Amino acid sequence: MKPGPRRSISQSDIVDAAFEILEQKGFAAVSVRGVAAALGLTPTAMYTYFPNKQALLAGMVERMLGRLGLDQVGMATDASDAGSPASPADPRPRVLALAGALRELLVGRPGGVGLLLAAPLDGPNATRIDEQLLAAFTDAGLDLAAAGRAAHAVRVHVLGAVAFDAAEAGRASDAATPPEHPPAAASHTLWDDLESFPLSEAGRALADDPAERFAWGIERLLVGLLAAAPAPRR
Amino acid sequence: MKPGPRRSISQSDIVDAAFEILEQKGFAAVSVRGVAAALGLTPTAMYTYFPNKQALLAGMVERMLGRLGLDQVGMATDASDAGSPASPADPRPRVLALAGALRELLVGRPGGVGLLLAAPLDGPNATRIDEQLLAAFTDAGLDLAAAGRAAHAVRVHVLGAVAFDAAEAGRASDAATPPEHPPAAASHTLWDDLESFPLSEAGRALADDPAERFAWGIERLLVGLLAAAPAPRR
DNA sequence: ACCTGAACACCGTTCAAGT
DNA sequence: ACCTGAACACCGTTCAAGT
Repeated sequence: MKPGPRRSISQSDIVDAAFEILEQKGFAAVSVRGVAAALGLTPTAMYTYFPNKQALLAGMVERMLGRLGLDQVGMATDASDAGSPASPADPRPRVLALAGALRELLVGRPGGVGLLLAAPLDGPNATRIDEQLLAAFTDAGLDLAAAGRAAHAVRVHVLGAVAFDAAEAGRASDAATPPEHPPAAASHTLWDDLESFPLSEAGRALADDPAERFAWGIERLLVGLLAAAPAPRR
Repeated sequence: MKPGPRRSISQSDIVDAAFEILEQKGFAAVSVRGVAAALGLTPTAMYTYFPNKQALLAGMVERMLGRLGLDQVGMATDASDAGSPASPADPRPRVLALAGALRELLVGRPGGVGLLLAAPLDGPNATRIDEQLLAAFTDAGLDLAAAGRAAHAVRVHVLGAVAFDAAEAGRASDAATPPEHPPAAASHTLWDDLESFPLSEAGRALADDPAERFAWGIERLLVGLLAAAPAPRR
């Protein structure tokens, strides 16, 4: 009952097992060998299903992005179809909902950000999200070129914000570790006479929570993106 | 002439060697063992200088960020000191210069982005860049809380944009590889009847170059960040 | 203090072979 | 077609020992 030409599992089962490892041990622990072991397979059997680790990660990203947009954001798209037909629609609620949902998705799972950064974002689900962003901006009256740039700006902002939050969270969990060695790079900077950063230091006290500053930033970005564009300028 | 209590090299030498590997073979090739070998040391000797690989990477990030701000952007800071003393200054040129320089820094070196994402951004050089961003926004009339949020939005945007560009560049260089296996994730989506994305497809034709869309996005973001704030609102 | 050598517990991937 | 077993060329990190 060991070998034999039986397709004992599916690609989907492999992605399942990989997500279990991701959520329990983090992104760094997702390995071809580990996933194979979790399924009772040899590492080499994995290469029947995926050409390499990158493809596995791409499959995970697609699955993850598939969790988005079918519930919350899909309704927003319907509403715009049934709503005002000719007049330019305000894209802000749709974009805010989409960006917020994407952030939740990535911040919720432990290794979510690492996953997104590790694989290219060109699968069908990634493209679908793109399409929704583009639709929101073209519905608002932007031409396709401007909508493309605006959508990219939103993508970039969400990805960057989530990456930053994840880095900060990781730093906080490492905080118990004593330094023991000096900061390791103090020598090659103008760092002699206790250079101080008063604004940064004062600002640290009133840092607001990640979700709040994310919403604030996206809203500000949208203001900028829509400031010059809704009125056709040529 | 092999062992012996002689500090044959310095932390700085190690970071030098690591950068050489980074620039020639990319971020994935930067390993403790590889750097040690390049210096003629055993891997274990590295742990005399750095407690772990993370610390090495943090040292590299600090060195990298040290290349910034001392030339181009430092002048901008001086100009604001000597310029208009009481009236709120337009932060846009300063922020644009800083963001652009940071982007160049990260896009220029092959593994630059990977490096930035791998290590926490809390070293002195990272803090110095923060301080410059904060100063630009407080000089423009924002209170410290708003300036902090604005600076974070800029940070986030730059990081996200560069990460995206790097991912796209990596994808382009892999383009020669034939697929051979199916996209690996097609099964678990609503992907049956040739779902099409007309906007995304049409938009791909008129995508502009990364540096241009980056400048556009940052400028739009700044418009949004400054829209509600310069006039003291309470 | 600075370094070596051996070792531990891992990686991704390839290849020849079995059913 | 699907899988195993052995192997290649790597990882980060620890430990005991040398000078």
